Amino acid sequence: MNALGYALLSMLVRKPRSGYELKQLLEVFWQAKHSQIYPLLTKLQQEELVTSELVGQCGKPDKKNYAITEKGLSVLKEWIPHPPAIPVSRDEFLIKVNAIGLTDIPTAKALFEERIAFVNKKVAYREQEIKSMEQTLGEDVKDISSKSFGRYLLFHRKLRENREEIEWCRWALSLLDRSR
Amino acid sequence: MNALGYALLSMLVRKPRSGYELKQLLEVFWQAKHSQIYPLLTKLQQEELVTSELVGQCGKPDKKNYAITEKGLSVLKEWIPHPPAIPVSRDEFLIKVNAIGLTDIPTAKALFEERIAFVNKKVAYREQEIKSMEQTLGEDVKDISSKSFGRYLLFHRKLRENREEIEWCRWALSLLDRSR
DNA sequence: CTAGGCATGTAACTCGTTACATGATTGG
DNA sequence: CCAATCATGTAACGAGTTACATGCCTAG
Repeated sequence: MNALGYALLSMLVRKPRSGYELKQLLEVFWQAKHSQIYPLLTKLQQEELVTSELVGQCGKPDKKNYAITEKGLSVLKEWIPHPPAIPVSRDEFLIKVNAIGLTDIPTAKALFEERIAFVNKKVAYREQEIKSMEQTLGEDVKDISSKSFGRYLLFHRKLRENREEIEWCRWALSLLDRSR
Repeated sequence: MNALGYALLSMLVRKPRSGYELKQLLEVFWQAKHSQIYPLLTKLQQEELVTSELVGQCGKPDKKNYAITEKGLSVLKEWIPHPPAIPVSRDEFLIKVNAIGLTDIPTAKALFEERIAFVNKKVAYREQEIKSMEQTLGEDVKDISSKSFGRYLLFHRKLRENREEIEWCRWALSLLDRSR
């Protein structure tokens, strides 16, 4: 079992989902293409960690809904207390920042401004998700017994991270304004 | 050319480095094992983006110092203004957070506390790096014309990110304390 | 005396991305 | 009419990790 496998299982705890849905929902904490997700789900099914059910839809293509099994649940439960692997983040933008001295100030500023725009979109989406969780679940979402507690924590994590990045971009822009 | 290649080039702008050194210095914005770095440096040399020089040392093994060429510099310069790829971050800890509802409160708390300890080490290292840059370069480090400006921005970025994560962990812990 | 740092390299493998492949429906 | 969304899959490739391989020096 690899990390993506556990990520998929963790998404299925709350309720059954299709591969397509899983891809979207995963975005906040693990990025994967459908070409990686679909074969993995088949493999998880072979290992009896999930079951699948074909669901016909009207006006949309059929989909396969996956549900976590008892075995899947216990495998996931067992995995949680183990010390997690060191996180990796790979961000081309930061390579460009490292080499920022090679460009002129307008190019450098444009880089940061585009980044702010990019992260702002994420902020808006996170805020909306958090709001909708709070509206449907109320104060319960802040309790570990809530099925959405983990996801709620995650969205807060990412929202804070994104806001923090924007502040840093603005600080960098202010240094660029004072440069040379 | 892939992103790691640009990352290596960006590190060589300030001064020549060995593969071993590059691995350490890269840590702040791109993680790679030596088994990926050494062959890539050979490839970069074949493409004449870097040159290498064997340096004998006393009390230590010999090393290969790589320097960026004019061609390497122009390739890197040309790359900077292009829109960067979407950042990816993969963090097993966040998968565990997503599935946190499956564990008991003590296990959950231990997970966050270990994370705080892990990130605290990073914070200490970042702070020390920033301090040493400020001491050796003074206010100049805050100007784009400084050779360390990019790296200085980077360390601030990561320090802020790390501090932010610790705050979030504490908030999560406070919710766990109030739970059930 | 042994664990860890310095220093470089290759081979085998897994993980992740891009491209190929199909097809219906909806909104602009 | 064209682009996007929904929906699933495979094949080929590139990126990244683990393991294999070597060897000297230093500090506890």
